[in-house]
Amino acid sequence: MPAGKTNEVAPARAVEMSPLNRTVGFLLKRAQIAISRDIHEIFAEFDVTAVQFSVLTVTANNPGIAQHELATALQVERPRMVPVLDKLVSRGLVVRRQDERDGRSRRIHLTEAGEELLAELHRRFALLEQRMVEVLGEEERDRLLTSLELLADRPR
Amino acid sequence: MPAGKTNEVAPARAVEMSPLNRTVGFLLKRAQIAISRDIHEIFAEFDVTAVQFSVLTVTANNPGIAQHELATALQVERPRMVPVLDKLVSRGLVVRRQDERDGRSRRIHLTEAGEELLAELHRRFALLEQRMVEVLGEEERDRLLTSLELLADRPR
DNA sequence: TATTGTTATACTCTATAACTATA
DNA sequence: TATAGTTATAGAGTATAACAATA
Repeated sequence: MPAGKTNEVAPARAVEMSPLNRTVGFLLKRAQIAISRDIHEIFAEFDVTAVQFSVLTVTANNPGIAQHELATALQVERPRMVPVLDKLVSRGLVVRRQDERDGRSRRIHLTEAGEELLAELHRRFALLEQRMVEVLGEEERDRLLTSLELLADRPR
Repeated sequence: MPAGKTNEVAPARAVEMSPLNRTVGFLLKRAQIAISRDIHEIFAEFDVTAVQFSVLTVTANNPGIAQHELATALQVERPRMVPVLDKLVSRGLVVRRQDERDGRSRRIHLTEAGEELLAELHRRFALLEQRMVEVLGEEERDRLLTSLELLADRPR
C-alpha cells in the first residue's frame, strides 16, 4: 500500500474519454464534485455542510421563514429539512418558533450565535468565490453564472 | 391534498435568495440537479443510470479496461464499481474477462447487446446535448464547457 | 509489500408514503 | 379536504477499512 490510505486512487492512465469529455452532463457533474469538495473543506472546521450553510443564509435573509419554504427554496424534500434543522437547533444556531396564527407552522430564526457563525462562514465562502474569479476571470465567471441559470431555470 | 402525490412541493413564494443566487457553488448545484433529472428521464425506459451509461461509453472506447481504471476515470470509488458492473453483467451488456498475465485483474468488454443498447443511448444523449445548445446557443455552450473544465481540472 | 477486486460498514442523500395536529 | 411538520422506509451514493488472491 502507498502512503496513507487504503483504497487510494491509482494515478490515471491514458483512458479515452472523448465521447463524454465535452458534454454538459459530464462536465457539470465533474465541476460540481470539485466545488463540493472545496465547500466541504472550507466549512469542515465549523462542522457545517453546504445545505446547513444555505439554510443559515436563507434564514438570515428571510427571518421567520417556514420549513417548507426553506425546503422549496433550497430544492430539498421537506422531510429532509427536519434532521438538518434539528442539528442546527441542537447547536443553538437557529430556533423554531410556533406561529401564533397557524398552529401547524413553525418559523425559523437565527440566534445570535447563528448570526456570528454565519458571518464567518460568509467570509470563507466569499474567498472561495474569489478563487473562482481568479480561475475564470471576472467576465467569464459572469457568463458561466448566466448559462447555469438558463440551464437550471429552463422550462421543463 | 392536490392532484397526485403526497408531499408535493408548494408553489414558491417570494424568498430572498440573493446572497446565494449568483454564486458558482449554488448555481452549479442547481444546474447539475436539473441535468441529472433530464438524464434520468431519457434513460429511464432502458433502466440505465448515468453512471452505467458512463461505464458503457468508456468501456466501448477502451475495450478491456480494468475496473480500477474505470473507477478512476469516472471518479467513483473502486468498491462502487462492483455492484454497478454486477448489474451490467447480469443484464448481459458487459463481460468480465480474467486477465491472462495478471490473475488479479479482470478486464471489461461490451457484449453485442451492450453495443446495441449503447448506440440507442447515445442517440438519446445527443438529443439532450442538442437541447442544451438550443437553450444556450452554440458559442455560449462552448464557453460553458471550457469554464467547467477549468473548474473541474484546476490544481487543488 | 503492494495491488485488484471484493466484502463490509456507516453515513448521507433522495424519494415516497403516511401519521398528527391543525386549518 | 388540505397543509405543516414529522416519522418511517427503501434505494442510491459516498467513504473507509479490510480481506483474499495475486504480484
